[in-house]
Amino acid sequence: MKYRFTKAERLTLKREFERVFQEGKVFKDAKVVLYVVVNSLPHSRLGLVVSKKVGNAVRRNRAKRLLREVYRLNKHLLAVHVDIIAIPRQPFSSDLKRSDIEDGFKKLLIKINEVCAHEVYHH
RNA sequence: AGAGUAGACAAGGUGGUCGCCGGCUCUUUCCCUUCUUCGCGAAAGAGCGGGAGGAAAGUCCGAGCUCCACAGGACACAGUGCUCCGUAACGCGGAGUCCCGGAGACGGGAAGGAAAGUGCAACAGAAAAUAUACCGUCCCAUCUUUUCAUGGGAUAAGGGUGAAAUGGCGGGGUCAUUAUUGACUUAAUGCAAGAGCCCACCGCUCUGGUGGUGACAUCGGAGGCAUGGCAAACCCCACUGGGAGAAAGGUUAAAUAGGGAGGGAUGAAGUGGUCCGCUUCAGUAAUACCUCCGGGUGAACCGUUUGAUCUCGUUGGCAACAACGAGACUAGAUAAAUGACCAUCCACGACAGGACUCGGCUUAUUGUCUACUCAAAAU
RNA sequence: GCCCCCAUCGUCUAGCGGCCCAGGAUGCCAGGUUCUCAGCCUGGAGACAGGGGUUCAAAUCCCCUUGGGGGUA
Repeated sequence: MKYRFTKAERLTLKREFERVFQEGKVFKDAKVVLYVVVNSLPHSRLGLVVSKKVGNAVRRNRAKRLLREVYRLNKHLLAVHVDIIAIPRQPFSSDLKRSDIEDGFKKLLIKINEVCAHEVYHH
């Protein structure tokens, strides 16, 4: 089932987060910032960082759930296996719906394909 | 109807598709084992049933639990402060007392002590706690007389302020002048309308009775006002409080190479206000030992969800609550789970997300219902 | 999660419960000086985070919120 999102597909350890921040490339649009680095696993992984400036606990949970859902439904677009950290930008209203961020997220994934495929070829 | 007061309850529902977390059962694969089974563990799949709150919040109190003595003594420090109950405990709750606010339903109160001591009170005012000085007024003396000045004495009706001026309020009554009388009597008139004097009442102090477990209430008697205010100023009295907090603490794994500083016959740590005491470790003179700094590892599991638990009933109690009986198991994550999309109904969905667990308080906030109150204004 | 601290003009700060409708510096505005600017001189505006309570009187004392900041294996 390609729409699943299990524990193995998440970034958990502190050192994994640090590796992505130090070595990753930055992709961003108006709603979200992505740090991306190629990994050597048979799948991609997602980590989430939500600042307290986004809002209270309910708003932060809402942001994480939306980003997780968008990733789950669109990760099949990725042609390479990468580690991604997604950070919602500050004006992240709790009234946002999935469709408001999904289009931009898809475009970012396609851009990742272009850049990272080039990188893999060079290696 | 409107305005208001108190209390209770609920916290979107239903269906579909995709997904998340953990529990139980089953299947497959791997690991373990000489092999099979059993057992332990890991991954994947299927089925069944479960999955945030009334405040989960603020972290303001009180406890459980864990480690350090089963938390001990003294001082210090901090907190609480009407009464009686309730409770594991509380600064919480219930029922009352008194005071304050409101028209009322009702609401609020850190509500002990100022006759142990210290301190404070700006401005104004003669004076702010000491009771008289000061100013004013009157009399006398000194100066040739008056004014002025100085000294002495008297003052029974003066001193505008201020948050507060020696308890409050009312009545009597005096004081001056004139007349009268044996007289300190009597009368009239006057205004600054009279006190620190007398009387009555209230308050206060002391005291006795009655009611109440008690705070207190109430009915008397005596005194003749002594004891002004502020203790959310220091303080006194009574009571309470040892410290640290789940990043507590425990087990396993990994890493234990070398560097710097200090220490003494008793030392160091626990102990984080100080001292004593207690416990643990090391221990008789040095390439050792102990402590600190710095460096390394910082992963997994337990703690972690059955508890002062919840629901119903009976009994006791005004109530908070307690006792007994029956039944139920009701989140357990660890970068952190409840979501997304579609349809539909309605009141069109506010505040808001567990992180060891409870009992409260406070704050944010939507709607419904019940009971009660109503002065003024409006219909 | 837990434990602490702070809040005064735009900014940095003073401030014994009463001399405080809060002082100073810097910045801002206006005027003067200068041919002009800078500098200098004079004047002005501008704040006790919010809400309750204690007190005759609160920036100050007490309580509750709000908003910042820091520490913690």
